[in-house]
Amino acid sequence: MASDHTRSAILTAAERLYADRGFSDVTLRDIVAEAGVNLAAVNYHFGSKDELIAELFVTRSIATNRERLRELKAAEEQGGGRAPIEVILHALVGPTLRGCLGPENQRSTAARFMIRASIESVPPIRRIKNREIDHLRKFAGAMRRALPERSDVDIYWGLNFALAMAHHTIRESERLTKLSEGKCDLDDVEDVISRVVSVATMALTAGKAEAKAARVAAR
Amino acid sequence: MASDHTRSAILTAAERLYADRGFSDVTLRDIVAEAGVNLAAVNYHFGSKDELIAELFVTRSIATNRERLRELKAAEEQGGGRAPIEVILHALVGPTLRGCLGPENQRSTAARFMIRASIESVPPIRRIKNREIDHLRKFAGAMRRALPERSDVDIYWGLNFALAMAHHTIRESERLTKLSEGKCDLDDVEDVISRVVSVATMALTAGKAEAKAARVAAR
DNA sequence: GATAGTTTCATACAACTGTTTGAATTGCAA
DNA sequence: TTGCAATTCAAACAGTTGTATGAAACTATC
Repeated sequence: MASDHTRSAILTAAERLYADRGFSDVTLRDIVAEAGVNLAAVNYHFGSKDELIAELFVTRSIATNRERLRELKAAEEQGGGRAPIEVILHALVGPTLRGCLGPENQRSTAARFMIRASIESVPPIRRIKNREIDHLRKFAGAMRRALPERSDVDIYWGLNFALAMAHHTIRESERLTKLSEGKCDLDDVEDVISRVVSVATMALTAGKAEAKAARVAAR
Repeated sequence: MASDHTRSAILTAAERLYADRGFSDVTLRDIVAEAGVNLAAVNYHFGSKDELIAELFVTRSIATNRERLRELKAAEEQGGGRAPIEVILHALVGPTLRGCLGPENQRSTAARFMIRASIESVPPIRRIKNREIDHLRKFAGAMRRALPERSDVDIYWGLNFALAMAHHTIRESERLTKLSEGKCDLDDVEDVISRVVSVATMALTAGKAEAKAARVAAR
């Protein structure tokens, strides 16, 4: 396998360019120019452009998922197989938000890349995201154990809304800053996380009757 | 302006193809073939491909926004200038969700197009969405009037989370169906709307102290 | 029915895309 | 050093894309 030099130079350059300019207007020629390697090297080392993008995204999302499961497992072990719902939700959205938000000037290439991936959603990335379901099922399971009196439907909706708030906040962070004229501080990641967690927790723990009543009233 | 025949044939064909196959793999040649018109007609009538896409999206989002404001205005007039927060949120997310969800087999081309636009987010559409801020400010204003004791920051976060839940549910409706093994019924649009509204309402009305405490505890 | 303005058409353009090829070079093992 | 595989390279390939052109067809007005 020799030195890996070319391979990793491509990965680094590609991640940086995609992060800065988005997937749609970065070509292989841009990437190899930035990496200082030959055009054919991409197909030689990765097979195709899509496989290069997939490798970039898989690497980063494996890291996030591992961190999620680490937090979840730690919490469940400490609670004897059952963790509080807030902690489960924290494990679900914390790593994602920490990986993408934070002070802009010190945001890593990886973070900016993941934001792009979240916004643009090109085919190879979409394919990978579709395989994420098994991973989410683990969280659904933990949530069910934490709230055994809750129906499956409510659990899934709670999970869906927690992810919704996290991902949308990442995708639209610029717009939220502009809309709120800077009043919403997206650099304070821990505050964002706790906001998402607390709303998702309320969604999942609000008395069944009263939640149902609120829904009916809203109709 | 003659008969408009060609122009509207292009619009119809384009919306249908984009809805079915997404923006990234539909070309102008596909569109003109479907419309039964000449290739040059697109540039003649719309100027460019991007302007065609923009016109499609603007038409649909104007309709949604008008519906939103209609509901909002009706509610505020009935309440003497101040509407209940649930009703405001209902006006905010109702039209969007109604426009995109519902029984798949009877989903309109327009609905499928808007789902695509929500998933793929191509440049001309992104540009238009960025101009939506003024529209959202009207809702922020109404929410502030409904909850005068609430801080601006909390209002904006609530608005952000409401949109998050609505848009994410649209974007990821397939995944939610698969994850929940069909238990979450996305065809019952009014139920989805009331779920989103009730969670967003809780997020905005939970006692300040207790919400803050929950956030701190979650850290 | 001639004329002016609009619309349609076939066709070409020019540029860019990811991928392939086959030869040159390199690095390592025998 | 020789031989062999892995890697790099310049170049070309094959296809697609959105757009422009200029002539032809149409339409309505006088």
